[in-house]
Amino acid sequence: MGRAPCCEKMGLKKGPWTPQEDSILISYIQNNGHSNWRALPKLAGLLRCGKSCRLRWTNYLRPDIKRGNFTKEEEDTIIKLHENLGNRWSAIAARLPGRTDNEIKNIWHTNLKKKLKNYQPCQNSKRHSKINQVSNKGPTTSESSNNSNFSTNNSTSTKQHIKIAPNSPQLSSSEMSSVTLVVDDSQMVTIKEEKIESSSSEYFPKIDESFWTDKLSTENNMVVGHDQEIQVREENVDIFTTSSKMEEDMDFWYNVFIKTGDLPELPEF
DNA sequence: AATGATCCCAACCGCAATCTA
DNA sequence: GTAGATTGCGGTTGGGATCAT
Repeated sequence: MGRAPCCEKMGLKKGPWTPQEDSILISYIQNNGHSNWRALPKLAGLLRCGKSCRLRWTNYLRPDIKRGNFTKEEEDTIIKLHENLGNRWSAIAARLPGRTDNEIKNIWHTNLKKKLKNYQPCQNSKRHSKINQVSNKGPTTSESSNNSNFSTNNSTSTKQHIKIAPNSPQLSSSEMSSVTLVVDDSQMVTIKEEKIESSSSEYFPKIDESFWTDKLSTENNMVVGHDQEIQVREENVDIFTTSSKMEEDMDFWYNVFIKTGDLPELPEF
């Protein structure tokens, strides 16, 4: 996969765009669209590389861009989304109509990061370490060993256990905690957080993609999201991860539980 | 008023994913 | 199936604006 040669080509202009260049780009795209960014500057008569044109258009000239300061609501949204998605600016921008990833990235680094230093609205801020498979070995900590409802026991309870393994902010970075969301018949949710010993890799062994292709064909799985599956067993529901999208959704659910106590509705397929 | 520090944001860089021939 | 072209994305930078001394 070779990299496209870009602005180093002789004669191509770099740096801030002039109003003239902007108007040339706008009128060209309005008349011809932007099916090929690389060819565009030549066709439009701009001494810019295609990449520069694309950036200028998507970050500044696009007609649907909302200009002006971010509202409090937008800032709160960014903070919440960043909590769930991390530095995935384009994903955050997709949820904020009229705002670009670049703009959000800038506002984050200049304003919001500082705000968050003074105020930590959610205790589980950076839990983006691996969310790993729930092992049927069960808990290894002294406390969690009391969690008799967990995993593959033979209880006839109808409680559902959704177990994930985020890093707890209360614990040092070298430690890991697991969170079990216990959902009973009446949709009542209980959250249990447990410290996991350093041998957590055993407790949450990693799985590869083949796990799912194997499992899906042989076991009773309920698809609940783009890349995620909840494996339904008789008494409980274990969540496994197969992709970063899964982590996002797990974070989302976790945060809804933490903040509202409500059981979020799972997406339908 | 001068100057250095800091803030802010548009633009660039480079990697990786995706597309296409 | 593969290599090259294109696009998308996140990190970083440059320089003007503003603030503090």
